[in-house]
Amino acid sequence: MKTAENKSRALGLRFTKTRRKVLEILWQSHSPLGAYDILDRLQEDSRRPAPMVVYRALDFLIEAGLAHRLSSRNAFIGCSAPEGDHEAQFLICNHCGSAAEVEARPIAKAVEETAASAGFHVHQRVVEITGVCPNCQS
Amino acid sequence: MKTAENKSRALGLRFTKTRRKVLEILWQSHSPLGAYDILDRLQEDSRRPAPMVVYRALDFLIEAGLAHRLSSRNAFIGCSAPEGDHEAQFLICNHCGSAAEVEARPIAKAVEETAASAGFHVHQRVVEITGVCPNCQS
DNA sequence: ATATGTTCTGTTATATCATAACATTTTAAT
DNA sequence: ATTAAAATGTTATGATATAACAGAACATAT
Repeated sequence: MKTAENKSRALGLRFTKTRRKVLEILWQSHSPLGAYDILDRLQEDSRRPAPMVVYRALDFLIEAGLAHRLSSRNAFIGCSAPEGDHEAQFLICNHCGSAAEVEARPIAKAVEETAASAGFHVHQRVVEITGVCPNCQS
Repeated sequence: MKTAENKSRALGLRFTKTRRKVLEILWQSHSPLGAYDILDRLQEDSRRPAPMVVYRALDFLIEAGLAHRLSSRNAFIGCSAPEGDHEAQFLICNHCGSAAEVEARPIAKAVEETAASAGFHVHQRVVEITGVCPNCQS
């Protein structure tokens, strides 16, 4: 949370109540949450906000590097290593729904080199591997 | 198209009119298409089918390795190298919207190794790099 | 302390993407 | 011809996401 406040300030933005709450919800969840799941959990505190509220908070959190979007699931997850910059990949279990954030340098490196050799200027990287996690293989 | 027929037969499935037409539409497009874009183009031939029709055709084409889904865009693209199996990655231009399918062995290898060392059993790989393509950099 | 510009929130409405469920038809193989 | 599997047609609905605009909270400069 301290990190979150610092990162917000570094962007000249505010770490407001809704944003904090959404981040808490993400961090408390063991698996990625859809935007409407987050809405459901916000509801427990106050009256159910409009979807925009959540999407705006998520935009902010992603922008600040505090959360990630899992494109292949239309879901969101709190960043597990928010300090500093990093380029994350995800291992998403089809059985238990968990998503492990990894920072695999070899993948990042291969992506950079592939893009470079194609003359492609990279903005964002989406690397999502789905399958079965170790816990679910027995 | 010959490849498409062969792959269909290999799966014990049929390469029907709708499926063929959807694949033609994908192959004719220079950039990924949303499911409803495909519907619009089908409409030109006959009366606009229900969305299910397109989603079913897409499911089939993806299953057969004739098309790919771009998760980060909710869009679909014809496979540019449908012969044989392959593990594709995509370079998606934010400026012109084009999506280049590449087969980068180093990325594939790094992904396999990362998953293996995490004890993760891989089903699917989503690697989508967004940015600016060479043509759009001038 | 107040004026000002920016950030953030609240709210309504709507756009966009995707699937459930079930009846019917086509096809291939006997 | 019979049959089982594959494929289609159709209606309805679910799930995800954004547009647009009014107003409130906040920072900071005078």
